[in-house]
Amino acid sequence: MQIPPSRVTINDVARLAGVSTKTISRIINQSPLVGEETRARVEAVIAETGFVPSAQARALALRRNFIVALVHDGSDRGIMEAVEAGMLRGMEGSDLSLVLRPLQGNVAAHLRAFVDQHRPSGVVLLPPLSEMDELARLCEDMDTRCVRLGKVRDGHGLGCDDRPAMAVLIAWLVRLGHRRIGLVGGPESSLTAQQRELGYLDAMADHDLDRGPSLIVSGDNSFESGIEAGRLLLEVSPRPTAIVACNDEMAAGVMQTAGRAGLTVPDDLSIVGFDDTPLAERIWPPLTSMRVPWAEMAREAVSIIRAAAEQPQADRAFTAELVVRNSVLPLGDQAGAAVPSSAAQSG
Amino acid sequence: MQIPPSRVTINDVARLAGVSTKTISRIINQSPLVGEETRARVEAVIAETGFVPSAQARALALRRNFIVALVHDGSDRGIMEAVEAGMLRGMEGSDLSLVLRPLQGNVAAHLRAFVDQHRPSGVVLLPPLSEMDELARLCEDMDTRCVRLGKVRDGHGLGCDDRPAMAVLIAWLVRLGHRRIGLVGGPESSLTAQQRELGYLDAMADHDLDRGPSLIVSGDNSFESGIEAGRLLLEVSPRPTAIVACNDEMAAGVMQTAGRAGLTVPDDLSIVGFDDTPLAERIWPPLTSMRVPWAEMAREAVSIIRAAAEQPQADRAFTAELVVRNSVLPLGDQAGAAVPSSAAQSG
DNA sequence: TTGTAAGCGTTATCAT
DNA sequence: ATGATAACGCTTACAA
Repeated sequence: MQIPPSRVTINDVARLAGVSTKTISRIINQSPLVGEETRARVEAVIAETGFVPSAQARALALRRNFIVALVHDGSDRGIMEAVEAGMLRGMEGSDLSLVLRPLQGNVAAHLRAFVDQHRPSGVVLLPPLSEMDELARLCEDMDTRCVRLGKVRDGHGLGCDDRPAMAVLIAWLVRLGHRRIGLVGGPESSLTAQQRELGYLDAMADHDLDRGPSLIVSGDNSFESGIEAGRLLLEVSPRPTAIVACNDEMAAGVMQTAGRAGLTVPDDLSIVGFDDTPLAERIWPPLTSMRVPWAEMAREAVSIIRAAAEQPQADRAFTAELVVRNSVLPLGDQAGAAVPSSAAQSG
Repeated sequence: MQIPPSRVTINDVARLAGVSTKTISRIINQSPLVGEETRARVEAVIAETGFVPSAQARALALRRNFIVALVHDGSDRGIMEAVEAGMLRGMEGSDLSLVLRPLQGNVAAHLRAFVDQHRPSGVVLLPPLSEMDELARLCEDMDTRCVRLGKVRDGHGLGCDDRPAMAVLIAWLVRLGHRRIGLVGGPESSLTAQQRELGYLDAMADHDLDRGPSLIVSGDNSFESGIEAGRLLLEVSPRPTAIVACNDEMAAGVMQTAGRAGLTVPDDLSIVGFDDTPLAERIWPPLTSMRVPWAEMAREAVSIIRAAAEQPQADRAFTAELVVRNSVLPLGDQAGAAVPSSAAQSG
């Protein structure tokens, strides 16, 4: 275990600039209580020496690390890319770093150990972990800021309008002439998935359509479960003309099943996803999907963590938005519905 | 900027166990120089108190943080998932954490600042950054272990047999009866991409086939560039019967273009990808692709970083492997080629 | 506006 | 096998 050589420290800079270390510290921390001249002189020295404050030393003194942890259980790979990107964007201009923390097994114990050891500046919880009040409480106890992504019971957390969004999506399909619409739900334990399923039920009821249990199959957000769900749904008689999945991965799975069964999408079967992950536009035909602004939500999560102010984490509402691509065929029952399946938006 | 309360420290444990702090330190660090009894007593106290050593304090004392940084430029999202997973697996059982570090602009300066500030235990460079000798040298200068993923000039780094692998892939297509084979190359500056292109040229030359410049289009590893490359390649006359892309994203782009042009894959056009990322099996038809063991390579990278031994980073060779799915049609020119396009392996 | 001194929680050195 | 003590590089009282 070699000990590497040390580099320019705050003391070197102080000596070279002829001031005290505290003054350097003030400058590092952007304190306004420093004279113009002094500041200029010090900054010159910093530039010359290439001094970079040690994150470890600061962390020790401040009792918190300059990291934000993205905590998830790996069950929904699709949204990770957007969340990572959003968090990274939110950390620009700060000295924060993004730590990836997948958790399995005894989730609470692992999270506690992690926070205990690393004292992150903040923790961002992804569904379904974000739905576990225990984890949020745990962070609070260790006074570590914690932001939960996705719908959460008591209004904490950054979520979007999953339920009405799904209802809007279904209503849109109905306007296009679809009557038999199948649903591939997420894990039954997931609140987000429940909301989306409720939205489906709302809209189907509104339009007085069959929403019997045979039209609803639950998956676990994985591609594989989408394949299986698709298989079940295609056996239903009469066959659904459209299948909506609670995330894009599962929608892709359904598409896979349709393909294997010799069905053409959207001619023989319309398929819609949810979240609008990168996968949606990469598959063929491009998948129509309900866009959930995961990146924006993640960005906001980091902002909350950065904000020193102890504002009680406003329940800011994000809005999902339909992205029409080529996986839905208008059946033309009601000509009013103008959006043609060819209204793809990719270049 | 509140200072959180402190928790159980090494001193508390020392006092409670009636030994010195150094002894606790020895136990934390698995030093063998501790008596049986003492160790037992101390471990009991640790368990009771729930003591967790502070990562910050250790980092300060050891002058290196318990983090490994995954450094990339975001240009090849496809392989990130596998690399992240592999690194995470490699870190299991250690107290290392994974930090995501996308770099843009003045890459060298940013990397230097990052390493200076965080003193990571190691850095893993992804292509094309891994091809920049400057970055590796930079890490060395700051004695930070650095592992480069992908083919690298002087034999450093963990790469796989891109060139022969691509040659094998092309030979396989030829055996299936394909004669006009287009290539979507990666960025021209990328060594990995160059290797793959050379493999293509090798095989085409071997079989005495047309490998004129019109059959080779360079992309930048993005889906969009695949779309564009596909457009160019489909205009070539006579049209290629097969198109090989240097990664799956671009292959998906080609598929997109084929779809828009009304071509059916694989009936009208065979398409093959490279890397075998999750995308490959999620699109329709499932994409035949050359599997590059990114996860295994990433896992090995972390092992190297963990290994205290200063072994000169063996140039361990990884092997790519053809994964046959449904995106290639045998033309039957030479009946000997037995692998039918229906030899998909997904369940 | 600036400086002094005492930590923060761990590890290495050198004793014993 | 174990312990006292001085780092490690920075921050916050509290002065001046």
